[in-house]
Amino acid sequence: MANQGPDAPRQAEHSAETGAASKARLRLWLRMLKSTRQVEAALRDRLRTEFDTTLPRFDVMAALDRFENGLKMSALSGVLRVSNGNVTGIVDRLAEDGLVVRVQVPGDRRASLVRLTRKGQEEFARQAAAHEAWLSELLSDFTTEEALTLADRFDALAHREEDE
Amino acid sequence: MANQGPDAPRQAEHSAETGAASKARLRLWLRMLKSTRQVEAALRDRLRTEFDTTLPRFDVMAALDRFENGLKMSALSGVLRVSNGNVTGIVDRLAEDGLVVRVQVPGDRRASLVRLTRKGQEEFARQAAAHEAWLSELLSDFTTEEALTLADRFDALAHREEDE
DNA sequence: CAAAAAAGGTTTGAGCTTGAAATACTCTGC
DNA sequence: GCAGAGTATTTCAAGCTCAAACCTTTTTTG
Repeated sequence: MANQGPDAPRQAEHSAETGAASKARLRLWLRMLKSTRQVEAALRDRLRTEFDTTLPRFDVMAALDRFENGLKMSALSGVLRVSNGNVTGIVDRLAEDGLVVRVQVPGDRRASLVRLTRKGQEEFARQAAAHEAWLSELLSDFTTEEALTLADRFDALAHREEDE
Repeated sequence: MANQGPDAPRQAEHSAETGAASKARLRLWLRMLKSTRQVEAALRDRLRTEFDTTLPRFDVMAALDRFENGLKMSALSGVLRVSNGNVTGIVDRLAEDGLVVRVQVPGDRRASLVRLTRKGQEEFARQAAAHEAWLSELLSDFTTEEALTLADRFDALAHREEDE
């Protein structure tokens, strides 16, 4: 893609608006996306072959593992930042496999709490350990310090977008 | 590679078997993923509301825009790094809308080249301009220099994974 | 040359994802 | 009480995604 114009962005350097900055950010975005997708693909593949599960299922279980008291469906979709209806199906399938349960909330017949079962906890523990190891391998280009620095950098970005 | 040994590294403060490094990388991964998804969600939303299209459609058109002579289906899925069958459906829908065409390859009755139509080119040009502007806005936390530095950093990562 | 292997694509089945509409329940104010 | 507003969740249609199975057409090879 890059340099199609023979001498496109010459001229004075008051580029500012559609200029160099936006090209640089576009470039960054494309790399980020590529890297993220590669890591995601690797994780998905290993989850599938070694645990016969999927990334979304893992994500849901990870969220539930952090909240031992369970999460309401809406809270779950909020934490994962996916749509409401989405979570319904994933939880359905996890429940079929006996990894999570829906517990009725006493005072409110609309809501239910989703919680990991014992089996779910044990299964997730195994998956999470493997997941962390895979990731460390996949991101081994980054030293501990660099990883932490970058993590904070992205954190700022994430927070900025968060409240919309 | 990984220092898994029961007593491989330790000593000088980094006892790090499954330790600090992998936690840091896990943290980085979670932030990357969150940021990437937020940007993706924003882009998807705007593509939908302003151009009535989707990110995968945009990606396909972007790939075709870079190769004016067209791409074979297999090359297209290679460039985009998605599965074969996936591209079939997206191209089908783009073709229905008159944005791309499938052209028979002379010497080979199996293959066809996919190409942007005139209309597709024009439509993509509008979308790409908007896309670049949105991105610059979404990533405005990063200066030009920082963006380029990070892009290179991720590039290394991407290339490392590439050949598997 | 014919059988086997490989290459290019599509189809299929299962699951993920979204946004919108539908359902069901709770709460507020009158 | 009860109408309406608001909350919690599910259902639905359309589209994306993958892996695996499946055609068809080339290419290889015995």
